[in-house]
Amino acid sequence: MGLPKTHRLKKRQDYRAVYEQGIRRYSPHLTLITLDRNHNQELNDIPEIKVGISISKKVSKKAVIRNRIKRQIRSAIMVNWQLIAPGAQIVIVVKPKAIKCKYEHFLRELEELLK
RNA sequence: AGAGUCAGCGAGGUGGUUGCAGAUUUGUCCUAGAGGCAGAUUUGAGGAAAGUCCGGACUCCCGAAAGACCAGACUUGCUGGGUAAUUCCCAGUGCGAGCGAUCGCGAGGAUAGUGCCACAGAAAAAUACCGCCAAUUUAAAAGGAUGAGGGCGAAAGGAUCAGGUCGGAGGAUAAUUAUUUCCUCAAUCCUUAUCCCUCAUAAUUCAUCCCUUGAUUUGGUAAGGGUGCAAAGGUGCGGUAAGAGCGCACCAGCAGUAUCGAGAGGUACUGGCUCGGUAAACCCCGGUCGGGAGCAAGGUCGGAGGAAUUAUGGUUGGUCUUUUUCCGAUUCCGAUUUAAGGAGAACCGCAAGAGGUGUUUGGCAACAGACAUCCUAGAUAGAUAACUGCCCUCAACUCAAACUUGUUUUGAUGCGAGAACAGAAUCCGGCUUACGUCCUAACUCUCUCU
Repeated sequence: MGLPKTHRLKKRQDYRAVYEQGIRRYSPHLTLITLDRNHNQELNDIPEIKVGISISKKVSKKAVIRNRIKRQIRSAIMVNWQLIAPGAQIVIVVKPKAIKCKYEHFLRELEELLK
């Protein structure tokens, strides 16, 4: 299950904003950073949920493995989509230990983090 | 049949559902856009996409006006060919490895010159330390050589071997001595062409032949001397006082001539005999060369800020001159224009190319030409995945059988597995490295049969 482009965090500024102002929550293999934006009720302007995944070369030097972990996390997010607050901007940082994790691990940890 | 060598192809196939990205297209929405939403069709990783080690295309900047010479830089360096180009490829040469198919090689010059060669060794590019030989002087008398026999408590070589205590021999130290402390040596067997068998020893000899031996000085010699990467061609025979390419044969090397070849080189003959290594030391010869940065190149659009204009833009904008108004000046906001350009990684560059496939011509080949045909990823926090039907395969797993009881062979089936290395980032050509398995073609060696 993939994540459409409109729900992806793309720009460098957005990442910086989330890193500087977001709330951090930790699990053994992941770090979740959330930023709730104040949306204007009068204009009825609810921004999209945006999710970004950060995985460094420290996790693995091989691009195949990094891409696979990204896909698994994206899929896990789509499963837990209802738990995310509307308009939130989320960055998920993958820790180096996560190289041994399977899909079920990510699913469980994300469920815990998003509660 | 077995064991190998080498080249090439592929990286399970074909459908379905869901999802992601691109392209085309339809509908719809509005804020009318590089727009959102929904649908349809279609496309979507590799042989190495990797390492970024080379070579180019392409783009911009600097320089120059394209030629010659000098200087400089680089090192691509056996020959010939191929290519856009190369450190690549093909065909050969030489050397090395292999019975062979075949494989490997940074492969110009050390006889252009300069330098360096640690340690060891007598000596590191011509030196005479030892040795050998001749002669001179002097001293000594009985030795030397060969053969037979003997010795293995000495010496050399080899093999094997655990430690402690007492005692022994030699040495050192302190000390008047007694004695103290420390170190070394002595194990067994075998072999010997060396050594030893007159010196009183382990061995307690014999035969034949010769005339010498020590020292000093002078000269000859490059055969021998444990070293070293390397000792001034190698082996053998002759020769000599002793020696020496001094002479001869074969081999290695060098030079010349002839001949074959396009060339690297090959072959034959002749000659004087003959000169280590290092060029990834400087260097010589040959070859190549505008320099630099790299798609985050570069271009387009261009926000903010800047400049200029605005008699009639401002329901009376603010401030100043003026009692107030008008008028004027200045400033702010807005509008218009504009040079430059840095935000926005927006758009282009960016997917038709030194392209692929097939046939054919030339060429041993790399490759080149002609004709036909095909269009085949384009993301940018970066798309390829998940599940599943059928077919195919069976390395591992499971099950069964066989005897040669094994990491064996054969077979079967599947609620099993389909894997290894690994993910495009401007694009090509190479190289290198990683990689489970399968298939095809050619060739070599060994064995068996005809």
